[in-house]
Amino acid sequence: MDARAIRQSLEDSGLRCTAQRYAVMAFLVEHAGHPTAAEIFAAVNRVDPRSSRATTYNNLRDLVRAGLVREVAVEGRAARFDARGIRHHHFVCDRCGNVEDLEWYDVPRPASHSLGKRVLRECELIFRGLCSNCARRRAPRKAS
Amino acid sequence: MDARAIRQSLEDSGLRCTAQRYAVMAFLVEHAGHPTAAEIFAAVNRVDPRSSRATTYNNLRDLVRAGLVREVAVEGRAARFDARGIRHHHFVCDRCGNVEDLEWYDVPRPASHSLGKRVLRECELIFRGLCSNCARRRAPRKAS
DNA sequence: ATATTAGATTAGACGTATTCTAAACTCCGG
DNA sequence: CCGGAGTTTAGAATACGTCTAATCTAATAT
Repeated sequence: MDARAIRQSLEDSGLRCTAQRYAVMAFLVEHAGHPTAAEIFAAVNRVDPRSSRATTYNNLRDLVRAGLVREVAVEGRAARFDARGIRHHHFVCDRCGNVEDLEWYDVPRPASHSLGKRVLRECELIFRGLCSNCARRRAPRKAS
Repeated sequence: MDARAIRQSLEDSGLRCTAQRYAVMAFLVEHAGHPTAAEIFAAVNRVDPRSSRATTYNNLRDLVRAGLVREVAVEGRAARFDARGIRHHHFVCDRCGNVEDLEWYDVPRPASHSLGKRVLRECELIFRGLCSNCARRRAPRKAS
């Protein structure tokens, strides 16, 4: 996804392509490691020190609402974000909290009698366990 | 799950059966509506005003570690808890944040080449959309 | 029964992640 | 150029959860 495509996807979602919003989206497209809001803010702010924390949060919220970005809540830790590129599932490490991508495969939907009158938007499959780093030995509290 | 069974499951997990811990576990067994820690504390404290907030959090952490209770992280909201009774999946409402149970069915595991050296502990299937309450009309911010 | 002690509890301070506020700015159409 | 919707900003405020250090208690050993 190049600069033009990012700009286009923002406009398609009815969002103005401001410098700050573009920076957040571009960072997510380039960094698939599921950064936290704080990490995104730090990176964006390093390049353009005018940008603020609140704006980073605002833009992440807007991008998630627009469906361009996915938010992953992790128990007891800051949320992680990633640009919705290739479809994939998520693996969350019990120990260090890092989120990693796993190959995508189809998920069976629930039976409609089970769903009732609920309106289903998406099925999310999350795997939990130890990432390869933490599995090796009880190593880092926060992997690189 | 009756009083005796609760006491037993705590002891089996190497946890002392204190009044406060028992109360937390018993509340979760009786209230399958995925309460937040704050709701659990309020309920437990109403019955026995000696119990404290810190203890409720401590006990929830212990119960989750022991595998007796499941914690569900919800983006931007307080975590929800439920006693692991009958296996089930979870439906999270985009709008009010409530968590509901859906009938359980088998989830296909990822291919081992995709998993790599990670150690898989569990597969969690989460559905997202609107609960029947919120689907009806853009009604409550927080359902009963 | 009683003593022992690891484990549990407490109130309230603290910390971190996130949202709110209100003023200022920017972009664009009229 | 004017107006207004959408954005940005710094910092205050809030929500949620954790920590501390003193005190207490359940389960075991005596």
